[in-house]
Amino acid sequence: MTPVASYLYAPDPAELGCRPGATRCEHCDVRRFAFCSALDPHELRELDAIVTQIGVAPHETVIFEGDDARYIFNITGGAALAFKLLPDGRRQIIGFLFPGDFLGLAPHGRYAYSVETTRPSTLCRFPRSELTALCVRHHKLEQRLFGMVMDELALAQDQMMLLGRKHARERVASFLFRLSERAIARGQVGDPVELPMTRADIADYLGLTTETVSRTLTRLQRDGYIRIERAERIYLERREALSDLAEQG
Amino acid sequence: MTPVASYLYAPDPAELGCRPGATRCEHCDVRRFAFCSALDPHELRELDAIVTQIGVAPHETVIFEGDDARYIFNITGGAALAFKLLPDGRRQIIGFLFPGDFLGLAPHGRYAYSVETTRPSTLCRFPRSELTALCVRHHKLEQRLFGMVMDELALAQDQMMLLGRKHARERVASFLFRLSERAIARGQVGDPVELPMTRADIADYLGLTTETVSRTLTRLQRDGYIRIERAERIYLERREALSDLAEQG
DNA sequence: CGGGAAGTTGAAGAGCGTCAAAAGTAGTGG
DNA sequence: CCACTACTTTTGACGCTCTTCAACTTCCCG
Repeated sequence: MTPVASYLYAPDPAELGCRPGATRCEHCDVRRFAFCSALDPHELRELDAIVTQIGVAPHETVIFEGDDARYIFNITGGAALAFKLLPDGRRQIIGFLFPGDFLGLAPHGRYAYSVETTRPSTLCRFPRSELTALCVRHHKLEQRLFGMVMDELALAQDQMMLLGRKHARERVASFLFRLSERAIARGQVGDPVELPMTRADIADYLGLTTETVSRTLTRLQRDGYIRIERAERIYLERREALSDLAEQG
Repeated sequence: MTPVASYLYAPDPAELGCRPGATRCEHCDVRRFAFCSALDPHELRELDAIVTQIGVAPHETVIFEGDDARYIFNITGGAALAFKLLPDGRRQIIGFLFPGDFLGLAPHGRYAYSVETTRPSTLCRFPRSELTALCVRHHKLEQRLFGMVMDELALAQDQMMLLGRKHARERVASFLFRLSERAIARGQVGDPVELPMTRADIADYLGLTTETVSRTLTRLQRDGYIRIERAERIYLERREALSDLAEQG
């Protein structure tokens, strides 16, 4: 299994919120959020030399669980999700990916999960072997990647707490709050939270069903925590209260 | 919060299954399973220079979530568990720790979880700053740690699937099977699986209650998958069938 | 042998899932 | 511009898995 046709898709730069001419790492909008920020401007040329920029249409699969992990990717625009499947089709979403996030780092040379876009997206693709070589030459780069993997591990552990011990209300509240925090960290607005994924995606991330996610959101709105403008745009009316709800009852 | 008295506990070497005189890394029983194996025998002396060996009584807390992460530990004997708490006391166990596993690697300088022993244990304690310095001198060591963190991340993602999408039977089957596989990887027997933790611990790991864990084990025994000799010793009568159950229905 | 913790089993109940249908939204083409 | 279609979201009724509460049993360790 290999993604093919999608790579030929040329996204409209405007819809990605990306500057068209930014093919050089030096001028990249999301560099400061990605591992690339570990390198000096002149070291960036070595990244430039091994990167391929790719446009991917929505709902296309970028990497397949179990495949040989030849590439590592950086998301520069759009949104994606990482997931694993059980043989009978049950799906668990491991995480949502936004500009600045990387994907494809795999133990033992095989992708541990699949990744598909939820929006038109742009990605930087690095051959794994060449990025590894770059890590050896530039220790800062490896340290940065190490740090990002540790952060991801900490997030995964928070998610275990959510999945194992939180109620539906707490899960949805946590989800909205974290999404807002991440948007702020990327320099975007945190109050109307944008949800670039379906209710089914949220459900498969939170260990619930679409119906429960929808009902819980409705209830949170009725109780004054949030206001749902459209399905994919939600205002956090009582940010602090929502955060409390997320961490307790 | 700092662990104190427990550090003074001197475990009987026999009960730990550890050779008494093995204070030198060179002669360590579990080195091949731990990150220490990344170093050559003569480089090991640098580890020797910064390590402190510690004995910990059962049910003592080794590190506290939120504390300043001054140390990194290696378990050399016994067993422990890592957990996080919600304000109201709900507990999620992040993982069980066995000889060869390390703990205390923390993003942003603070422990992301607490760790307590479930059996009399021995640990190697390394000052974080000195281990970091050693990583810079010996790149292999950092690579090994990086690899172990990536493995841990992959395990965490498997656990998300378990917590978010598997039924009680599948969770318990997965748990027993993985525990058996880990024992084999450590060079121990995989068939009578030893469970050095309580039913409550298992429940808090699998996102269930003690009652459900107990009932599910009883049912697995009734259906011929396992045989419970004592609460903490279980035979996997139909290993393959149990593995299938773990990954599907 | 005795007391306390851990484990097992039973009965009843709650939270979330399942099934079903209606309402909303987006994309397409006349 | 609007109708048509397909998908997503929302809402309702009902059922099931797992939890809760409680009693009993087993296992240790002094």
